[in-house]
Amino acid sequence: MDIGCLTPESYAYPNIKAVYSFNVQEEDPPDAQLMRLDNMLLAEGVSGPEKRGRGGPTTVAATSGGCPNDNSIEHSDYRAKLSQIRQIYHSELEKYEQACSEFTTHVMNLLREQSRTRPISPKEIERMVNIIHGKFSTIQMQLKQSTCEAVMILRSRFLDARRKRRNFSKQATEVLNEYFYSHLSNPYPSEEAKEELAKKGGITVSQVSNWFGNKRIRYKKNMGKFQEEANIYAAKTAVDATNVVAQGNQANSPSTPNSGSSGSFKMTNSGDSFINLQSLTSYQSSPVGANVQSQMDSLHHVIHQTGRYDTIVGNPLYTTQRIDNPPQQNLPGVEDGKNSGGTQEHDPSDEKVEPEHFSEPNKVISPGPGNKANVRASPSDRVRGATRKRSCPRPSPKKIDRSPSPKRISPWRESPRKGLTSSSFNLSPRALAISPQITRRSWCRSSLKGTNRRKSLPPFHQDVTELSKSISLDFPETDRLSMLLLSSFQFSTQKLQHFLKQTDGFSPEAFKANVNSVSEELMRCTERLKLDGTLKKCTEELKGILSDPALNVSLAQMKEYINRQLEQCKTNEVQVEPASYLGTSQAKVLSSKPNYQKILASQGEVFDCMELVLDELQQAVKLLQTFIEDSTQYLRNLSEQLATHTRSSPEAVDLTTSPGNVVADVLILSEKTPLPTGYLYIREFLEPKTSISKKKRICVKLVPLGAADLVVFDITLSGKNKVVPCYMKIGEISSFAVWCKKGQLLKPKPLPKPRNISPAMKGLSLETTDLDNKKTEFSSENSLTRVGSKHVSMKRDDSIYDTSNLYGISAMDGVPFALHPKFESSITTGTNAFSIFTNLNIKSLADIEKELKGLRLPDSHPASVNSEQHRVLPKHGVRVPSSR
DNA sequence: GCGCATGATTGCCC
DNA sequence: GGGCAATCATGCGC
Repeated sequence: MDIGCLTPESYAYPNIKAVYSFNVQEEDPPDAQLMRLDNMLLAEGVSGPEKRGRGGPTTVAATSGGCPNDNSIEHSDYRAKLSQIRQIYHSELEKYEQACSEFTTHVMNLLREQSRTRPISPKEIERMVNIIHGKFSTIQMQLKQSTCEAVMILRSRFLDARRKRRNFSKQATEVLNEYFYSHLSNPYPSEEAKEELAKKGGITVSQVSNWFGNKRIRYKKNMGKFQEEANIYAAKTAVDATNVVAQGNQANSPSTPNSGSSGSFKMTNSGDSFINLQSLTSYQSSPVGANVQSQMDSLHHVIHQTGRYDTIVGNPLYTTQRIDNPPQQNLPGVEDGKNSGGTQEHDPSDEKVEPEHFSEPNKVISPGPGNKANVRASPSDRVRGATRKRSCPRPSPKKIDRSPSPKRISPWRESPRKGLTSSSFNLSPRALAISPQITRRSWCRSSLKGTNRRKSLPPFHQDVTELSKSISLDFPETDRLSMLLLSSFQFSTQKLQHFLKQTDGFSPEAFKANVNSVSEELMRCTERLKLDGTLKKCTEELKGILSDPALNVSLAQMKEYINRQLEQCKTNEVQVEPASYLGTSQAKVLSSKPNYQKILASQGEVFDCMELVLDELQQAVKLLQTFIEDSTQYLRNLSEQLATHTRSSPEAVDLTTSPGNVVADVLILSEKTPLPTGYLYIREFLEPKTSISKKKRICVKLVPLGAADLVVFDITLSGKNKVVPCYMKIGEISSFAVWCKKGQLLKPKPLPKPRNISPAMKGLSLETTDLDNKKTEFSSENSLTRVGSKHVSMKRDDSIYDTSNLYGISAMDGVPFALHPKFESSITTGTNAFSIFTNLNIKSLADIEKELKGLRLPDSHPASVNSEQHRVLPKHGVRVPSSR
């Protein structure tokens, strides 16, 4: 957007600045503020040449400001409104200029007049003119500011609809992806890098930030999806970097700004290089560092993509959890011989061995027993990596010591600038344990969590081991540091060469020359760092960490652990691996694992016993299942027995054929117990193979329904030791307990005899019944009041609102009422039901009309009963107002 | 129209 | 204030 051409401040605080500028404008004209407003008006197309949408001159101009992807508003309304604003702005501006000119002329004339009476110096005139112009420029700025605000409002209305977006251009995506994949270990561009990317991609810095935020998350969530893309960019970056190195070498000027895509970024944050150039402050912006950084990142990725470093989590062979050690003694990395850091600061989420630990090609692999020097590194060595971390803080100092969030442990969260720690410097086991690279790999592995993929053994990196071995511990630490820088660089170049060999057009000679050149430059740089004390400072800072009591405790624990392991190895006479094999991380992993074969051999008898126990348990389970099935069957039979009882013995009762009887009691009797009086056995339905004892039987006492107070509502079975709530135990049969639930029988209350309601009363009822519905057409002869069929029940009916039938409307329509009891009683007596209405003559409207006709016509006839439109009328009739 | 990709926004954490 | 994670909403290919 064109907005990006202005600083956010100019948008956020225009008024404040305007007020400020107004107060101080005479002393310090707010040129900056004015410039911002001018820029904005220009960018918005209000001032300068009119904007003509995408590709227009103004848009192009805006592109250089980092906001070409403005997605120019092509809305016609917007353009129209903007045009209006533009016209008003120019009109007002013209007025102001004219007024300024006139006022200046006027003042000049006044001064000229005054010059006749007093001396006026040219300086005074100039000062007056300046004051006038200043005042008018303030007004002008206010106009510009108002215009800007109007444009902003307009934009917000038309453009800033949330989430309105367009996809970035291919170029922008390319640039961003190149940076991302070339900084995969630390995809956190600095502000400068963001600006550079924004400029290259033709997007805003905030868009770059958004893009990286999204990319990091999405890459992390679904690495598999990005593998191919990552490979492409990694290879591209590596090739570009090589070309850049070659060009730089040809020009014999390492400081020549790079051209090309990824290699052209100034790696001010080139922290994720294997070679920790970040701490080499004088080298930060060096293209050499950028190139190395780029190559290393590419290498990182390519090697990582080989699949050899996939997680081995899930494979017990590689777990750090030793079965014979408590967790607190499980020092990550000790067993694999590399990550032997014993601090307590490692991320809990990384409790398991990070298989990618092995994947660090640049990592100084702590050898096994064959190289105790590194395993038992000096305390200063151990903390060196940690100090390196301190010496290479992230740009945001407040984040340096950020402890990992227990909620969100991001692979990069800890790493953005900590990733600057060179793996080659990681002499410290502690540094290895909390290496950002490791953290990143831990993050990478997160995408594989939950899978049971078998992972390959980590690769050997004997070369880098040799490199690190070649550096004697007897050297001063500063020397070792510089040597490690060089050695790691050499190792990296070897790896890079190996990778580049697979690419087309690769020249080993040119590459070697480039490497030599860069190597020499690196040597000079390290010498400088050594001389100016930077390296010494690093080691001194390390010593300060030694005072950390927690670290000392951890180191002591680690030492103790290692010693114990070594002693254990000796006592157990573990077969020593060939020396050539021992020097590898793989050998270390294997040698650090328990001897499972031996464990199995010694525990053979126990395992045999366990097998027997398991067999027994299986048998028991089978028996239990059989028992459950039998029990279920028994219950089913009992239920059927109660339901469909057929007499099998003279005293057996058929409950179903005892209508009107209820079970008053249930007993369980043994065969020897005589059946109590009034009790009957219930029939059993035993399967032929049923093994349930017949020594006990259930008998019930049946009583007539009316004679029973306490009856059995339910009967149920349970285990002998179980208690069934709300039930009474009546005995046990076999392994069951029989429970019954008794309760008071609620005798039905005598219902009041339904009153005989006459149809007429039914018709007056407010309730609707089926009867009512059926009697919608009861005849007028049965009608007590000759109520019309449509209003027979006096129920509120929708028909009363039927204006098409005005005859159906009366004052009482829809008004519910009930007949007074005295009438009801009279009615219900039935003897003289109609007597109280004898003085009423109910006439229909038709009758009335006929009567009226009869008044006019001689052939009038008596009122007849008409089922249509009846009305309750007095004896002499009441004329119902009719609309007719 | 649907599903996926992707840029932008928001709330939270540190 | 940067980053993360979730989410929204649009773009785009099928």
